[in-house]
Amino acid sequence: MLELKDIPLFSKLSPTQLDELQGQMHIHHYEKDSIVFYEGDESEYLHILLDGRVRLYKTAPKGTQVHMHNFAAPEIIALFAAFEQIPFPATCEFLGEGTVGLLPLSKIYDCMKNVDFSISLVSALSKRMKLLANLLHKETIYSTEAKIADLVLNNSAVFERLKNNEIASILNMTPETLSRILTKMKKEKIIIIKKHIVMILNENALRKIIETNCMGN
Amino acid sequence: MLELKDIPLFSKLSPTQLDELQGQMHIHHYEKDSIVFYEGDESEYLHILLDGRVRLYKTAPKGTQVHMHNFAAPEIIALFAAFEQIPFPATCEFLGEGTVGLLPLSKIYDCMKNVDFSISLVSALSKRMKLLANLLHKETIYSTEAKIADLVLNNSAVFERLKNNEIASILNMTPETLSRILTKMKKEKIIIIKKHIVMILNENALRKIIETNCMGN
DNA sequence: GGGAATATCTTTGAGTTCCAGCATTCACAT
DNA sequence: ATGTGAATGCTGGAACTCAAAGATATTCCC
Repeated sequence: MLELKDIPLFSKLSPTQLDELQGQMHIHHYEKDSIVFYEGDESEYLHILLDGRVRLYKTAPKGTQVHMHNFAAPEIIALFAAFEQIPFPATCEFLGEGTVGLLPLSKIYDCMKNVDFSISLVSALSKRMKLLANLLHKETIYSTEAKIADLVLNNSAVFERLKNNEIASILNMTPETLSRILTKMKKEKIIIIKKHIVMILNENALRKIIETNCMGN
Repeated sequence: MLELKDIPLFSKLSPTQLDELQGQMHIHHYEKDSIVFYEGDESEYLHILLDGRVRLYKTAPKGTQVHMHNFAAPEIIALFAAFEQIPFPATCEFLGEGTVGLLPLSKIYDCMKNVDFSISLVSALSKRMKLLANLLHKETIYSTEAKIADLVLNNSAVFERLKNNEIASILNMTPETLSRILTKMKKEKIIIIKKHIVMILNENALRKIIETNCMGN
């Protein structure tokens, strides 16, 4: 299993600081599908994903889930929520089994006296912000068609790994909508799907869909 | 007009560092409604709002604007976009007239060797992230009714300052929708509006709208 | 291992909902 | 008197829901 020194954020700390931190860290093991924290929970600890993969999502009033991110170890979870001392904006659920390390926030504040640590922190926060800004863009600007075009263009490999209904939930749409649009794209000869492998026939059409938010006609 | 030392992010720097930075800063004056940068632009400079108020918004393919934030001086604009060296995720437009200081990014990197500066930076980034997370929540989870309930509950004073169509654009909905929902709330005796002043008659109903995303019936 | 039985996905159709768009009328303030 | 903002009815589009059928996987049993 991973240790603190394997995590980029902490890699710049001295061995003594690392030992001290490692000693303060509580390790929790989680089974598949278990919840690390719920949206709205508060915590005095920084959650560090040491092993496994988690999914972060919001829950809408009617119970539908709005997918935000998947994270794989090693990763800091809910970084800014910890710093702002606000309730978690999303629920964190394990996809398989895995482990989380809990580090008291007060210890982190101590580390910030170390310049290199602070700089890593700035970089980590700013990366996370990029993720969030990206998500916001997709959810507020993109139509369902544009979301799918974007996925096909930038990450067509997921169609090999995941079932369509899993992809739909990551894109925050229903499997029906995904299916309808994929068949439409196939009909328009923009893509071909064979044995779960997506081949792009007309890349420009995909870019145009992203730009205009809709397909030709 | 404000100087660098008046800006929280820079307040911890030494007078000599401040002088050096101030010397490197280009000052730009902008008229009302002028654009500081467009969504998609790139820049080697950190934009610092020294005077006036700006509005940040995304533009959807059909030309509709998605309002993100209003900022008043002093404030750093597009903080994380600068750090991640990515195109601006939104357009920045002045609401009145004002001034912006441009600071070369390379100079900022130098400052990060100063621990106090780095810590301020972490705090600034994390605050901005909170704003963004909030916006994401409103845009992905809230219905139009919930957005309005939230505004009435947490910032009913805006109804005195702004016209309804301005409020609608901040909430990313049409004035018609805002009008319809406000009259519905008045009919249900949840609020009363007199002379642009909103009075809350039934706070619990508002909370329930936010929780359930819809009004009683 | 082959093939039936079963479960799980995917596709397709029809209907619904939410909210934007347009047009008109109404209200109010210059 | 005139222009701007607000209210309201109607229409339309995007994406969701529900339901049912079709296609794939998976399991089980001989």
